[in-house]
Amino acid sequence: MSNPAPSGGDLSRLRQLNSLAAIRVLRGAEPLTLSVLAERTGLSRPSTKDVMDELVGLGWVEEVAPVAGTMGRPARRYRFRADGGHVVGVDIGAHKVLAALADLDGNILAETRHTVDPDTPTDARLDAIDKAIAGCLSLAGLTRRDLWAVTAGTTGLVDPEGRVALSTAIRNWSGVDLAGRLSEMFPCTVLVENDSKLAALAEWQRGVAQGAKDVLFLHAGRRTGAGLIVDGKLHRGFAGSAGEISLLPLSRWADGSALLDGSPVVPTGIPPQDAARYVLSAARDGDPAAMESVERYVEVLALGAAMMVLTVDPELVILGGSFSRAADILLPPLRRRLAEVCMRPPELRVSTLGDECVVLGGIGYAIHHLDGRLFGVEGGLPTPLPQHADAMLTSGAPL
Amino acid sequence: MSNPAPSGGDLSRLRQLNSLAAIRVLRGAEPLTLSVLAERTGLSRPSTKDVMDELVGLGWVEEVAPVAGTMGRPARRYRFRADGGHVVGVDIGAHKVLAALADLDGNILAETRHTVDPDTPTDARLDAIDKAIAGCLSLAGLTRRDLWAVTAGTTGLVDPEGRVALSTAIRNWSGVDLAGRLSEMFPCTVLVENDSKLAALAEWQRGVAQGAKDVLFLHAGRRTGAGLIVDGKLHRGFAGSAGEISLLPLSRWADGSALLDGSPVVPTGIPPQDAARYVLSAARDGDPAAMESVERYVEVLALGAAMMVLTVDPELVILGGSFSRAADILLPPLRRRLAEVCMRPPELRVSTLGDECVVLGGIGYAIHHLDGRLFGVEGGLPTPLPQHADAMLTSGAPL
DNA sequence: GGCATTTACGAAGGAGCCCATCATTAGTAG
DNA sequence: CTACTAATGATGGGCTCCTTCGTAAATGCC
Repeated sequence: MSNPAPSGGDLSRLRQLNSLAAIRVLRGAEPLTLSVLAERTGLSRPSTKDVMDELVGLGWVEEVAPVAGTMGRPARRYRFRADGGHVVGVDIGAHKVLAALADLDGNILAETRHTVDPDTPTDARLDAIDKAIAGCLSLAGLTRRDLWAVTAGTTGLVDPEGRVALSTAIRNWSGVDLAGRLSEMFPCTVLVENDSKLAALAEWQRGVAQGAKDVLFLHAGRRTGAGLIVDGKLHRGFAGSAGEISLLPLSRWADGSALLDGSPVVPTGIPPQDAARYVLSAARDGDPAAMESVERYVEVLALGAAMMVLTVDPELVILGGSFSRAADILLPPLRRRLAEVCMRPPELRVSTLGDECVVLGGIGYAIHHLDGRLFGVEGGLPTPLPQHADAMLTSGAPL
Repeated sequence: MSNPAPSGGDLSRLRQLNSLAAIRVLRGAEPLTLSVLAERTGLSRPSTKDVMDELVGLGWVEEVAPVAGTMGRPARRYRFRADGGHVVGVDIGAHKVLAALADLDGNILAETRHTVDPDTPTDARLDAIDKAIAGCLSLAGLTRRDLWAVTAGTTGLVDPEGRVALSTAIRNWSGVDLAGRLSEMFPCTVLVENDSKLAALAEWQRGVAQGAKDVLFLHAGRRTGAGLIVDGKLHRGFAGSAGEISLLPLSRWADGSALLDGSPVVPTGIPPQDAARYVLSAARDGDPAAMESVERYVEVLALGAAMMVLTVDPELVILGGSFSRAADILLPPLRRRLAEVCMRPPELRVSTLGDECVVLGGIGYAIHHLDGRLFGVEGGLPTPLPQHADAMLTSGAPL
């Protein structure tokens, strides 16, 4: 069925495999001793030492001072050099541009936010992106030559080439070759993805969906969207439009949030971005008309969710987006409606990552992409490792 | 994101990898010479020879007579011993039980069909399954000890433990522990899966969906169902109910076919199993009322398909099931309706495997499952190979 | 039939990677 | 200062792979 294709090969391939296994053990963990490392990789101690020597030489790993106070001879300790490279995640929304810079372990080092509005012209928006990332870099004392990858998450449909195929939330955004424009700005790998998909990824990598095989992420906010993790992988779909239920008029997802912020309960004078919050709050306080609006909104949300849940049968559904702060009143009816149509309804959880979700997902996506080149078994033998390592050691600028 | 986990290890692991690579090259192909084998596996000739010696010793591969008439010294030729083991696929429908026996390459060696009806009691139905498989075995001159795996495909929802969670088409079928009952009958691996899922798998493995990454298979027949291939793998879902759109009343899939065989066009006296065919045929001849019925049916089919297509965004949709014989009149309106809601509509193709679809999928599923144990990188080092090989060599009966 | 050509086989030598073992070293505890 | 502990570093051996070379078994031409 799938093609695992370890494909065998050379002796050096074995070493490569073992090096990668070591990196994988080391990454994201505190510094480890050779003994522990040997145990976790399954290698013998001498071999582990060989591997570490090599990785230290390549710059992937560094030795740290041994810890004192233990019995016996102090053990060497090694750590993954997460600071060997950096990635950026950008969330391009209708009203804001949020950028975050992280090291190769995904630790956030800097974050900046710029305000825009839906009518901001494309060039100005791209400029805001540039400024946001530049801000992160200067906060962290880095230059754009230190970047290994940039992931942009944006509202709207993103095609496989990284162009915005369709965006209703941002004016004139449809058709922008975002990957192309960003590539001109940054001399590194540029990835573009739909924001809900990145949010799903973030929840899966470091949020409430960790460890789940299949996950549906619902973005409930001024837009309604979804992202899917299938079999432990972000599912994009052939045209990158997986989860774009809103294209089906029957789903009423396209203007689903209007049921909230267009509710008759909203008094005049409330700014549109606060309307939904007002209704949700009123519903919580027992206002019957507000409850009615919420009910209708959840019905729409649940219908689309049900379509996707029945299609994919995930074990977990995550409610995210700005409305998820009102999960206490959204979750019960949503759960009820899903239970009506599912043989075994998926567990329902609320996103905890807040509005950093998308940038976190972008960072994770970028790192995963780099990993793919590292851990990739694709070519069989050719070692992707020296590419990075070379760049890291010689110029300091990768790729 | 995913966890490829080759996890490195021993030298023997490398040999194992290379052995598996060799098997993979050999399997399903005509006998190959060492030179070709060496080229395709990427190994040197001497190493390839070593690997082949080992595999011949284990019984996975055998040498065949060299081919004459070529220049130079005749080269040894090796072939995968597909006859080293056998698997069975069974299609358990409401009206029939169809079984097929195949070798490890998936070549069909025998096939038998038994007629049942929806009211056949469970024990009698299981007996029909037993007889169908026994028939295949005796046709091929084998015993059930020669079977390595049996896959049963059945209408209805199949839970992860191989029980029938829900079946509307077969009386008293819900709740039957099919995997358990079959395990009592056959001393080998028993797998149970929904029939539409297996059909999807078959189309992907050897039908019109080969090579596609994501595929939606539509079963259009007396029941309406679906199967999904996601990222080159059969997607089951957490409870095994992926694609069970019919649980959503709005989809109207549960009684979708009634729009055809319950059409007012059908004259009295036509047996129910021929009614749909009559309507489709009448529609082809231009009968306006029949065309109207077909139109309504396609509308329902398309709605469910659209839900799943928008969720998964597959590159390919396959129309299968008995109604697919009338693809000429079903496909155009289906295509039109999908095009209305998709940014980039998936390609639409008609199944070519006919009613053997499910057994073929079952056979493929069984072989894949065995492969998983063979090629599986799961444990890291422990070699699954000797298990089979031992059994093969000593008793002739595996597992 | 004999000889050149072609193609594959098999053996030998060498390199890389991993492992087990053991003496040695650098700490802590008393 | 000595005993104990735990990790280090070096040695030797085994396995798998590779390259190279002489040999073997066919065909095709004379």
